[in-house]
Amino acid sequence: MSKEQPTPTLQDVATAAKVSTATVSRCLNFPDQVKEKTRTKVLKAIKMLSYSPNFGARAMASRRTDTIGAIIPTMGNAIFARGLQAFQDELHQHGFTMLVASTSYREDIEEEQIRALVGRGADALLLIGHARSPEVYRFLEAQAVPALVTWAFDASLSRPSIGFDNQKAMCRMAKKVIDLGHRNLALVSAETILNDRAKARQLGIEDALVAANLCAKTLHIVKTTYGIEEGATAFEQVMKAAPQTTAVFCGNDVLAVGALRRARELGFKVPQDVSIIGFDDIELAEIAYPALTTVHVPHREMGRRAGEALIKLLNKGTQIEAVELEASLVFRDTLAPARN
Amino acid sequence: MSKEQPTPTLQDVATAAKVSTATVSRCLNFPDQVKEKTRTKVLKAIKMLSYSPNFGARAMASRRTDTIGAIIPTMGNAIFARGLQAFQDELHQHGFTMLVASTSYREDIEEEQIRALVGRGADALLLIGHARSPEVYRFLEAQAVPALVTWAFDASLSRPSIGFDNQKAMCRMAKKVIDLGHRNLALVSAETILNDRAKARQLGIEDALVAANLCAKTLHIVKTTYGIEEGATAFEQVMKAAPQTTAVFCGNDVLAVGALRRARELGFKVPQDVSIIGFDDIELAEIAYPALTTVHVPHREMGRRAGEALIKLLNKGTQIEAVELEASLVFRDTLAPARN
DNA sequence: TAACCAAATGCAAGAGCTTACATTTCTATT
DNA sequence: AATAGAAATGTAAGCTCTTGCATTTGGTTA
Repeated sequence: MSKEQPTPTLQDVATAAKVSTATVSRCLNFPDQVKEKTRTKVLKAIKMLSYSPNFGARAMASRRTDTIGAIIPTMGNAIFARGLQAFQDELHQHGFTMLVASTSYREDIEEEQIRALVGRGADALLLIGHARSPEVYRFLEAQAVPALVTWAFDASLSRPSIGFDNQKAMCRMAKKVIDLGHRNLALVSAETILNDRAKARQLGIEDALVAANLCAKTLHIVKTTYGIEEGATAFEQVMKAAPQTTAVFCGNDVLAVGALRRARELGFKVPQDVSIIGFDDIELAEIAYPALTTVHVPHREMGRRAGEALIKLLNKGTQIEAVELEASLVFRDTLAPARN
Repeated sequence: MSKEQPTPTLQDVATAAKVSTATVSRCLNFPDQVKEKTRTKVLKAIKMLSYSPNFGARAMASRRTDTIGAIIPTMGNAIFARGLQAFQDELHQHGFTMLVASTSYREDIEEEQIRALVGRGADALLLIGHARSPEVYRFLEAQAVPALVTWAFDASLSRPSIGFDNQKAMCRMAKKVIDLGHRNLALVSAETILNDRAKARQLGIEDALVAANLCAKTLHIVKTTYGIEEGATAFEQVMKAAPQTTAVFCGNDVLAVGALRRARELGFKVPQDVSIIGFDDIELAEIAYPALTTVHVPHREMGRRAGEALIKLLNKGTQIEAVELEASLVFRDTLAPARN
């Protein structure tokens, strides 16, 4: 900010309107505590000066910001977009502001962003998944900033979360796939170290395998980073290393769409030669050709509920209660009975 | 923020480390002005208390935030995602933080968000398109917050922008389409009142029509909001109202993908019966089937350059110079010569 | 050892706002 | 017309940092 022409302050407005700063402040925050005539006067001064309150000063003085931070792994694709939009809508409706930051799936950046948002006065935080160092949770506690985990649900944790059980959902899907006669399964997954959702999805498939009296170790796993191209490459690797594979699970729809494309390029008929299964049910899934069979995540519901819970907590101190939502299976055109 | 357990402040750290607040502050901001021994002591106290600086206070005292705000119409789809990611990367590399807000394409919300970000101390703003009330620009001026417009380029405006010429790009595409024998053109567009990009794209087609000695009025226009479903519905409307149409332009890829789907559902063969043309070249375009012919927007380049320019302005006062980037045409599978 | 200078640290004045409490101005009642 | 009590407004302290200037520390040089 250049200093040549200092930005107007509350004081300037007060002077211009010939009232005290307190009155101006009240005009802004509790309009009905101020007489109509005074208010008009003040509002005019505000407009005239193009005054805008300094958020930092306000936050400092009032000790609250009505701001909630959301930290997501990426904005680069649509995976979190819909849920976030719902979250934002809910907040906006109640006069809260959302601040978003993304981490590129990196732990160090996530920590940095958490600090940044807390420092910026976020009254609460929305986090994706449970997996992060205890130190982070300790920090949040020391700062007295409540955090809500979404996109995952784990009843065994004391920390409340609003989401769905990734493992259970994927397990259900895998059972269907096995029922269709598939025995040689593969999984294209994100790195599972810091991504508990990815990990849970993998475990889900293994559960289904075990439940069907098959060996969990038969699941051929290829790890990669997120991206359409990455999905394509991973698919190729899978089919090279394990040509007998008849069903390829993907950790998310983005990977799945990439796999789908490469399958076509390599001359595989989907789903006749090989089935491909996604996860998330984002727009891409429907648009892909053939349309992707995937696990539908209740993005909107999740975002909305998370917003609701956080607002209640902030406004009335109501403790957040964990909510498990249902992820449903969406059968479209990329899953068919195993060949031969 | 609950008050039971006050969050640690600079003062607390100073006391714990037995130094003055000034020293702690310098430890954080100018580490090499402080003796190593002292620094270690202070850092230990910081860690012990889980201290995190209060951003608002810092901003107030130092009069800069190293924060740049970006205001985009929507996060709900991928149109702005890639450009924004590039912008963010550039900022991050230089120690700046990006704050995002979305407006749902609504003028009132945009104004609100601009105020919110300015109030939050954004040192500068990234805006999409030129079209907004003069009052907003006046406000920005009064607050001494520089703003950079992207996603559009208009040499006739004094305000610098880094983007491409929507009109010219669309015109080039339309010329190609006309060259292929299409005479009955339609456009599915967003509302053009507050969306100068949409408006420019429409004008581009009309320019091409005129250049080919056709009447600009023959362009059949349907306006709708953004969304896949909306695109589908609009396509249906077009074909009902103007069945002789052989090429449907869409204001963006999201609409185009919707149109594409509905075309298939209605039994139109694309591109044999009708050609469909998008704009943006987001992931969707490539994934769609048939793959979408569209205008490629240099998202990444645009985001990166915008970041670069703003940082230079903030750090060295270098005035932003307008940059016109090239949008290129991407011919994939939804455009063919006109039928008959 | 005295004297000097740079480096390290401390002191204290703001930065722009909210809010508890004090004061003034109305309104209604007698 | 006097006055209680409510409503409106004002006063000033305090929120957490940064930073110009003052002071202290410690190493070098004569």
